[in-house]
Amino acid sequence: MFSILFKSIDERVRLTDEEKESCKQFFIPRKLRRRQFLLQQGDVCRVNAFVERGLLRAFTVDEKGNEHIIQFAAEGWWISDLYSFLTGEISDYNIEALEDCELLLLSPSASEELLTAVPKFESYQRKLLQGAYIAMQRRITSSLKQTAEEKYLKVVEDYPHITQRVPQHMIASYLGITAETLSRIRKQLVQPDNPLI
Amino acid sequence: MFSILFKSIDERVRLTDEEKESCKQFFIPRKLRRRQFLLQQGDVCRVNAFVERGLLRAFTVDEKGNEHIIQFAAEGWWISDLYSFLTGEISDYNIEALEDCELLLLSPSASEELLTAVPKFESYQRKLLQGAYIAMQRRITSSLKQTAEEKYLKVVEDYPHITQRVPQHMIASYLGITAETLSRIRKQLVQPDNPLI
DNA sequence: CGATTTTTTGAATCATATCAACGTACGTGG
DNA sequence: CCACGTACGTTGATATGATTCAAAAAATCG
Repeated sequence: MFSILFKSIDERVRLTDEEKESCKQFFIPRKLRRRQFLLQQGDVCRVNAFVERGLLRAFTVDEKGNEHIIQFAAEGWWISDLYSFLTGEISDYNIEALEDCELLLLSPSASEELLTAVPKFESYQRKLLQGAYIAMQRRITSSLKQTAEEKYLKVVEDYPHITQRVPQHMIASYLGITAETLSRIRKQLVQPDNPLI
Repeated sequence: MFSILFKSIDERVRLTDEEKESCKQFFIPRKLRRRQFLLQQGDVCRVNAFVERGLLRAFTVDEKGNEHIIQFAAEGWWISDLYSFLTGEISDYNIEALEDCELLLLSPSASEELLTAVPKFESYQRKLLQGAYIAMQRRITSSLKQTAEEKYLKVVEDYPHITQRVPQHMIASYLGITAETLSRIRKQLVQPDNPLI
């Protein structure tokens, strides 16, 4: 159950076996079936989730009823609404399982206690956040300077393990374009003899 | 010279006066005149900069020669290309002073040594990154679900101290729209009797 | 297999970009 | 302190890329 988490940790900090053992008690294992929600818009986000198995999406619904996908999270990723999790304010986001999932959950209090019990976990978190921050910055850069077609090709190249597991209209939502537009972009790409897509 | 930095630290962690003193030696003070560059696209980002005074922008230039502003940084903010800073890869970003600046610079090695000398600095960094990550997430959400007009109103509301100090076309660039479009949006907003703008 | 979800296609519409011109403000050197 | 050059903002006309809405085709699920 903890194998992917320990792999994620090992890639960033050195924990002794005892430290790893004492980590375990702070996490609550949780299974989620496809289409179940971990968080609903309007609720407070009470968990920070690590994905051991499966795939989830975080999205928000605007006044017109359109969904906008903020993040996907597959094995080895964390997902939550960090703002709501840290402040206790209600969340604007939904988190839904796109596949059956096995998660490791951290409550706000467990999160704090874990940092006290295993100080090196702070370093792990800092490095995680650095990576996440860099990824976000790139996404913003991409949204500012790239065309829809370039953004699509980039996301397929950068996250093949996600794009292959997710319906096309969700990739469109992630890119900030409509499903119809993405369909037409792909048509263009396939026509000029492009077996890669 | 360190007053804004210590204020930033105090808001997030408790450092003793000795710890604060030992922090100082790792930073290199640096003044930058308006229009000077801290980083140029194609170079490696060798510093992480804290702004004691002044205002900077991070931007990237696309093939067509258009500038896209990724970030502004005023007093109390950090600015760098974290990816290039951490990996030593060349950067896609420029960092330019929009006003005369006083900065406190951290090199990659000083950054590591500081974490060893003052372990609580890791907690400060983690909390900084949490805040930055949340801000980025909101910007992405806003770019996905809001109209250009809504994005403009939000940035004016959220960052009045930035938007008041920066030419309008740079706000447009930050929002991912053209200067002409922003000009027309503002015209619309002012017409219907809106003294706020 | 039927039901549901997903993708594709077409036509009309809309928001924003582009290009070009002009007006304004700004600050810098003579 | 004025004049000039540069940067900034506005406006109009036109072009373009993406959206919307509707419907049909294709794929997937239970």
